[in-house]
Amino acid sequence: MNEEQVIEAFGALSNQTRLQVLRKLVEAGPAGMLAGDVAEAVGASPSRMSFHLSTLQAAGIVTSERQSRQMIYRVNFQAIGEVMRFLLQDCCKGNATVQSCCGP
Amino acid sequence: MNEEQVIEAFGALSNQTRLQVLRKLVEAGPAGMLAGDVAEAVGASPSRMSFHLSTLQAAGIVTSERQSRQMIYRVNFQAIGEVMRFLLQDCCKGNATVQSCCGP
DNA sequence: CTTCCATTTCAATGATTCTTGAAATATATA
DNA sequence: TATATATTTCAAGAATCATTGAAATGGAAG
Repeated sequence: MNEEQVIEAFGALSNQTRLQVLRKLVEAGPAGMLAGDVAEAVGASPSRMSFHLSTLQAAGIVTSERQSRQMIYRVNFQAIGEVMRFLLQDCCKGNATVQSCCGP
Repeated sequence: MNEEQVIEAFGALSNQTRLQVLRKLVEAGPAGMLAGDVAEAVGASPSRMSFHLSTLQAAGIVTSERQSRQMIYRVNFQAIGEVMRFLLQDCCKGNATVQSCCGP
């Protein structure tokens, strides 16, 4: 993951609605959630949810799959891990204080 | 660190100039850097640098201290760690794939 | 083929953010 | 006090992002 992608990911994460979406998708686990269900869970209109889900997907933070006429969205933990790795390693040179946040 | 602060931090990190600044301050270490030196290192005008440094400071990612008529900026690794902890624990419920990014 | 349903796209609007250069502030020195 | 230096603040404009509701798309079922 390069700097440009990481910047896009940070931008995607810097929004309350999208952070709510992320949490819902984390709760949902590997099964994912239908776009409409995410919208309902978060209290957003379909078009607004589509906008935010697209933003998250463009940043790689979620993936989508069509299931008949609905869309399943899932969190991409791998991508989130890569964003964190970039921040810790590339930006902070593996700083111990930063690293300890995920530590034992 | 609460959600609002984390969102502000993600916003602060989602900018190329500010990511450059962060890297320079990480390199500089505990001594920090003068605002003017950061501006020069990054190739930004004084007012533009002031804007970006203020944004980083408001988000808690850097600290500032006046030294006579200049300002010393330093990276706040603690805050960056808290942002990462929030993303890993609060958003991702400690997901192992995410956690492994900072792992051994 | 028509209709229905879920989602996305589009256009318009408002809100934020970024950049620029000039002016203001704070501090040091002559 | 006057002057120079470092930084911030301010105002204006450009660019990007967010919200809304209407229209379009993709797919399923009658």
